[in-house]
Amino acid sequence: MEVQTRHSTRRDAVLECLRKHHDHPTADMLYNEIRRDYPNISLGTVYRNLNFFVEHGEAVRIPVTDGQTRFDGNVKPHFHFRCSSCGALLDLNLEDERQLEESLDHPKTDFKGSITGYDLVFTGLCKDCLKKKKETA
Amino acid sequence: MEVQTRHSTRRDAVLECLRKHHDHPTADMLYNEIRRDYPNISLGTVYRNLNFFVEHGEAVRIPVTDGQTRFDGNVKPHFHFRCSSCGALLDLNLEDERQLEESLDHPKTDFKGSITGYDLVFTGLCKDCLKKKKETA
DNA sequence: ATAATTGCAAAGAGTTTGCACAGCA
DNA sequence: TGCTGTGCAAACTCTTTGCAATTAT
Repeated sequence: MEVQTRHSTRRDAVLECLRKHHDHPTADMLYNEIRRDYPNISLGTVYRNLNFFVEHGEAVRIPVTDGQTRFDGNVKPHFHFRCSSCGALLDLNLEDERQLEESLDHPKTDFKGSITGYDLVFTGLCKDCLKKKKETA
Repeated sequence: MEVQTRHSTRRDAVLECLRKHHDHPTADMLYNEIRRDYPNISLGTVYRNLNFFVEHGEAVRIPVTDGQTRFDGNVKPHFHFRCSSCGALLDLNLEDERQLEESLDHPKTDFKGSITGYDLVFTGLCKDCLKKKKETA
């Protein structure tokens, strides 16, 4: 009862575009960019394919409390930072990644369910917004 | 230029109801409960007051990738768990909280902006959903 | 009296979906 | 030919907002 998936230029374009960008684009950002190559692609198709990729483990949703859902084509574990001023969503390299990953992957707890993952986004001001803030202070 | 805030029974009701619950309710959950005491309160008022509390540091939004925004009246740092099956959002007690908090509060990085906080939600199956899964396996 | 707060309903933003058609296997 | 994927637009969900009425100070 497997559902067959079939080759499609639109789906390829969405995944390629998602992987090309490291700014964790929204569906709308991808739509506007892909439209340059496929002028009649629809926003619905972009959403459908993004959801397809998330279901098939080829992309992840990054949770944010406001605005549109951000997608990431890099499914390897890594950390994110979100600027609370401009909304930019960036990859964040930590020096003690191994240790933090260990703590997050295997949290010590008496919780009776099963913990299989986590969503983590650091917040603050990005370089540019921090600079602007200092200038106006 | 300070904006005065004025006492209001509706606002009190929203905050009281939010604090009473430890299940990180949505605006709608609160609305339906508060309506029992104030039948003509509107959903807009609930949203307005929740936003007011978030702005004034009396509540926080918990980021989730799907469904409605969850609110928490407990603004002291603590950890959350979300069941990917039933959507329940629970407080999570960890045994090594101090150490993890330290790593998260002061991440070692060469990032040029300023990191001031983080959003973290552990995911997996809650006790009940884990049980159900085992039974049907 | 003055301005903050509310109820109501409409508007807005983001995302999903039904349907007929296109296109891969 | 089958059935998957798409474009389009409408529907849907969640949240915000304009406005006139209400209410606290």
